[in-house]
Amino acid sequence: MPELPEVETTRRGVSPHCEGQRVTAVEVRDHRLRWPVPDQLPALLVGQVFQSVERRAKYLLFRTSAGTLLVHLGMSGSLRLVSQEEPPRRHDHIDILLKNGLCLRYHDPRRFGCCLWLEKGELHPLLGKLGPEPLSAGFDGDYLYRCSRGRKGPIKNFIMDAKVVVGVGNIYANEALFLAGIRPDRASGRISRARYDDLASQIKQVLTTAISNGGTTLRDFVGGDGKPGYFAQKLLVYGRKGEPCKQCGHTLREARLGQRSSVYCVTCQR
DNA sequence: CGCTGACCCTGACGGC
DNA sequence: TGCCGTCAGGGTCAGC
Repeated sequence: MPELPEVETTRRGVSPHCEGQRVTAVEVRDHRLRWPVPDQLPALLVGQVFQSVERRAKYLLFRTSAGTLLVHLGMSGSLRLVSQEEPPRRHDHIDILLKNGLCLRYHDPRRFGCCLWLEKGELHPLLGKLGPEPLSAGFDGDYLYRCSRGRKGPIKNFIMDAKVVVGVGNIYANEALFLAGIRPDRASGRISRARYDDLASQIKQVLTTAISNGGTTLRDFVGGDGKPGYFAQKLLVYGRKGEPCKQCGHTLREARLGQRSSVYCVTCQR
């Protein structure tokens, strides 16, 4: 489910209801996530006040004066606010009850996500080796160009590598490469500076658009179904294998790169 | 260090 | 209707 736009949408949705709120209770129904949910989590969290909800890459960071709750939604996770009376459904693994009567509920069928605690001042190894945020000023064509010199792997794997840049998932990697006219299997080390300028701005563009579309669901986030609005967005290549390219009409092809499906147009992407 | 492939887990979907 | 293989938007890790 979540690419960077949905994680950001989630952050914007839950943050106004969490900030300034004291945690009154924590219930962990299933601790078997990507890494086990710490047994001490309830004891550590109860009584703390969420000062802010931040995002780094696809991690959500709930700051308190004692430390930080670090949440990742994995592939199938979601976080939403429900009434404390609402009974949990299957795969609702964690409840964090707040003073305002709401419950922050973590749901994750595949359990690829995680929910961890960081002591104040502790830098988690997961956050240590991350590349720049794609929407930051430090991320641009020049950066990608310099990073890629000497590398032989496909450009698509390169831009999905969190050590290079965070938050570019499979959907938007496909879309950005189409918009920049670059074949996903081209060696990243052999792409020109000018094309990287275009690619960097297309990545920013596609993520920005998706975030603003995801924002349409914010209104009914509380008690809503949490379904991302950007699903409705017209994707140009992702999920369109065998269909005509919207730019030239050529049939879109699929290739597998790094275990993930890549859809592209042989005419528009070189 | 860079790159590849296996793996973590459940659910949805298409073919037979 | 039901069974089975395949695939899914995340990321880590071992091995070469």
